[in-house]
Amino acid sequence: MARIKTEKNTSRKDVIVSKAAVLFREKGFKAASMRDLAESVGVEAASLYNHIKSKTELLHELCFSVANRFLQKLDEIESEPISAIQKIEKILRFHIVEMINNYEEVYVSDREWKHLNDPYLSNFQNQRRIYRKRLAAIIETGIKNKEIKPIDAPTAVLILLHAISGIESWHRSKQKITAAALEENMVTILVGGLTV
Amino acid sequence: MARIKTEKNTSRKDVIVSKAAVLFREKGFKAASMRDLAESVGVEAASLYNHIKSKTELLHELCFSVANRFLQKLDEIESEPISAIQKIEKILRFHIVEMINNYEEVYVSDREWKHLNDPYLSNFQNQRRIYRKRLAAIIETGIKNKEIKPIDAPTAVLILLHAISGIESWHRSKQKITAAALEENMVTILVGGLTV
DNA sequence: ATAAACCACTAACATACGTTAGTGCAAATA
DNA sequence: TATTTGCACTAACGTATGTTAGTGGTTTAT
Repeated sequence: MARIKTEKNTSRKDVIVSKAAVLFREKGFKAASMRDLAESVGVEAASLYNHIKSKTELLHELCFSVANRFLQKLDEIESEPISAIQKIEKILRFHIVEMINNYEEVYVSDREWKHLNDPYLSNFQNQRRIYRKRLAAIIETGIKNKEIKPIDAPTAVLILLHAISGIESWHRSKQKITAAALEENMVTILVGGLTV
Repeated sequence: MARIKTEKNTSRKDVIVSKAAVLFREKGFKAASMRDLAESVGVEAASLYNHIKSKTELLHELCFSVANRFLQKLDEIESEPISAIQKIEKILRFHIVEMINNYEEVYVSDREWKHLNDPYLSNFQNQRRIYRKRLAAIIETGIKNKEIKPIDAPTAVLILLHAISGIESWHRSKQKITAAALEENMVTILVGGLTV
């Protein structure tokens, strides 16, 4: 009857959520079973329910913790006294670094949120829509100030955000360039593409 | 006992595959059930098996028809006597137009190929890897010829390809710009980001 | 040391799934 | 018209799924 091993300051639930992230990324939310998860945690499937309410709760946990991190950072950057293009670059770098360091969670939040249930689903979609509008607003400002090319701001936002999720391929790649080089390359191309 | 309605030059299997694309995009491959599909086709689940071998066959069909279209186009463009950056732009435009017009299939091929089974899975992954290498090679050429910024070519490729899949958001968007405008915006940003 | 809280276990449940077998009508072919 | 083929149906299968109930040991708090 071996217990789930925890490290300092992490609950058993945290361990489960974190293993779930790996599994959900590998197989997708629907294809990852609670028995898979149990095995990866080192416990019987039923035992998981001493720590969590349901499979979907794991998805909530992942999606919203990621979303909140991004929202918080956006709040912070929005209020800084720097140019629009600098704000975009900062946000971009934050996304890139998050995607590199917290790969599993960020990826799952990005690709598997469809399987949330209401009211979480609508909630998440709203947050997402608003987040993108705020990014678009920054770009609009940059366009007005002639820092950024006169492009369709929402389109620019979706290019930025989706380009970042390409880091997934980098993670899987055999011959990786360094994380730092990846970041610089992405910024070069994307900020370069926006700048006037 | 109403039969599946077909249009000219389309088999009943084609109808099923096409409805499957819609469903697989909406819910994901695993979450879309054969009973869902049957309902959307207007028939009982078991009846589908008069036309197809298995659920995964539907995924093969979708993934490889899309992959083959892209491969064929790449063959064509590679052998044209134009500059590297022009080749990249042509390929980019082809991807964008495909994503706009054949949304369901292209999206499914892009996001759900994980659920293929071997040998199809390895096959698909190989094709994909090779395709990306060929794109990277074009970019390398462009860098040598000083048409393209000195960036990491594989990184550029993943940005391009993933940015395109952002068109998904455009499809769902309420207030869409036109398809043509979308294409121009994307080309402006992405080709602009690469060009020296 | 004793009580309380924690937690992993076994067993089982209801449901949903992909798929097969077998039947009979309707359409295509001769 | 007669015959073959195509195709949708009902019924059912085995399996995998998320989850609950109930038990008993182990750790934690008093």
